Amino acid sequence: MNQSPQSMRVCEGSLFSDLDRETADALLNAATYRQIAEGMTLFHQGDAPSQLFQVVTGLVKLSRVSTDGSQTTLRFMGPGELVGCVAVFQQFPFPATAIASKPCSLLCWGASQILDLIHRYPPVASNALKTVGGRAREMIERVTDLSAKGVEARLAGVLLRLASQVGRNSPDGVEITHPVTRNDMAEMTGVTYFTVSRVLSAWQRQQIVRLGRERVIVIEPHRLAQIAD
Amino acid sequence: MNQSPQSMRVCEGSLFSDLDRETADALLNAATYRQIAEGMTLFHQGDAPSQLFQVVTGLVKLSRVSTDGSQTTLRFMGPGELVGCVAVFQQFPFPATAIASKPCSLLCWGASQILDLIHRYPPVASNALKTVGGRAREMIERVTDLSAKGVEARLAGVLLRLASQVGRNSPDGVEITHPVTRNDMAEMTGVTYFTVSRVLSAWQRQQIVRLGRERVIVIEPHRLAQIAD
DNA sequence: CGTGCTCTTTGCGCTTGCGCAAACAAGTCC
DNA sequence: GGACTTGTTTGCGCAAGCGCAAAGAGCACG
Repeated sequence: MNQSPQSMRVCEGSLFSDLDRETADALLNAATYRQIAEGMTLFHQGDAPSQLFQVVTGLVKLSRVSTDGSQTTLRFMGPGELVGCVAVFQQFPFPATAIASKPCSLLCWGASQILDLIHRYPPVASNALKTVGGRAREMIERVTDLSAKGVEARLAGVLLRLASQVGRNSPDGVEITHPVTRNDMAEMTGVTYFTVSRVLSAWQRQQIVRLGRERVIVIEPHRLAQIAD
Repeated sequence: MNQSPQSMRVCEGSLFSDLDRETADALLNAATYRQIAEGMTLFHQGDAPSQLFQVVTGLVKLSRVSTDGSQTTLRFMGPGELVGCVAVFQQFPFPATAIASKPCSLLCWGASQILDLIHRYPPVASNALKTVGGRAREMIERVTDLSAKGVEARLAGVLLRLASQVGRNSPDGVEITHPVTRNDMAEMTGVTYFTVSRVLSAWQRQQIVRLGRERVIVIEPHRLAQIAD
C-alpha cells in the first residue's frame, strides 16, 4: 500500500476524514488494492459481509431484488464512497448486490480488520458513524419521496442526483451516459422504464433535456429542480 | 440517575448492549430522566440535533413532511429505542419530527456529551454504529418495498410490524390500538387513508382482521405475512 | 342526552401509470 | 453488409389507487 498522503484528501466525508497521519496509515496499511472488471460483482445480496470496499476509480451499482423478484437500483457509488458499509459495520448480510458498472479500482478491508480498526481508533469509528448515518438519511429522504411525491418529481430528483454524481460537462449541459440506462433510472425512481421514457420525451419537447441512447443531457437543471420541488 | 443494573438489560440492541459496568454507569450518569405528556414534541424536523433520547416507557411517533407539504410517518419508537440517533451522531438537522403518541418517560443526553462518550468508549461507539446501521437497513427495506411491492403487500407488512411493536395480545389475536390511526397506517404505507380503509375492510370480510375505531385486531398473521410476500 | 369532534367507511368518477406489443435506433460480431 | 443484441420510443387499453363528498360510528364534554 504505497499511496501518497494527498490521495487521502480525495476521500472527503469518508473513513479517512480528519485523521492524523498515524491513523490514516494504519487504515491504508490494512487495505488491499484491487482492480475489478466491468460487470463483476463485489458481493451478492444476502452474502455474509466479509469485506468493505472504497471505490477509488470507476463506478459500482448497488441493486436489490425484493421478495417478489423485481429489481430496485438503490444507487450508484462513485470514487470515495464506501460500498457495503451498512452490512459490514453491523455484521449483517449485505442487503443489496454490488456490481461494477465500469472497470473499478477499489480499496478492500476484511470485515474483522476494519471492525478492529474502528475499535482501536475512535476517529475512524466517528467517520464510520457519519458515513452510515449519511446512508440512513439518504434512505429516509427516498422513503418520503416515494410515498409523497409524484413520478415526475421523483424522476427529476434522480436525474439531478445522477447528474451531479456521474455526470460530465458537455457544451449543452451535464451529460449522463454509458452505464446508466433508462432502466436504471426507472429502478431508482420506482417506475417502469416505459414511464421514464415517456416523461423524458415530454421534457425533451420542453427543451429541459436532450436524449440519446444511454444518454441524457440535462440542459436546464433549474427547471428539473423546480419539478422535483 | 439511580437506576438498577438490571434496567440496562431491557435496552437490548441499543447503546447499552454488552457494556461493562463502568461504561454503562458513565452512560447512565450522563443522561437525564424526563417525563413527557402525550402530544408534546421532542424535536422538530430541521432542528439542530441537540439531544438524543431513549424511550423508556411510552411511544414516540416519527414523522416527516416533504417539500410539498404532505406528511409521512416514518415509524413509531417504543421502549428501548433511540430517537434522534441518525441526526445526533451525524450532527445534522433532525430529518423528522418526534411527537409523544403516549405519555413517555425518556433518557436524554446532550449531543456533545453523547459524542464525547462515543469518542471515549469504543463499545458505545460500536453500539451506536449498530443502531444507526439498523435504521439504515430498515429504510433500505422500505425503499425497495415502496418501489416494488403493491399496496396490499406493503400494508400487510406495516400491519405486521405494528402488531409486533405496539400490539397487545387479546383473545382474538394481536390488537393494534389507540394512538395508531388509519391515517398513520396510510402514511407508513404511502397511500391515502381511504385506500387503507378499503383494503382493511376487504380483509375483514376474509376474516383476516377485525376492525374498530382506532383498533385493528390481527386474527391471521400468517395470511398477512403471505400477502406481504 | 344532545352536540360536536374525530376517526372511519363507502360510493363514484377519474387520473396516473402500468402492461403489452410493435417498431425503431445504435452498436457489435461474424 | 447483414444478422443479432440491446436499449429506447410510442400507441393503446386497462387497472390500481386517488380525490371528493357524504354519511356513519365512537367518544367526550357540557
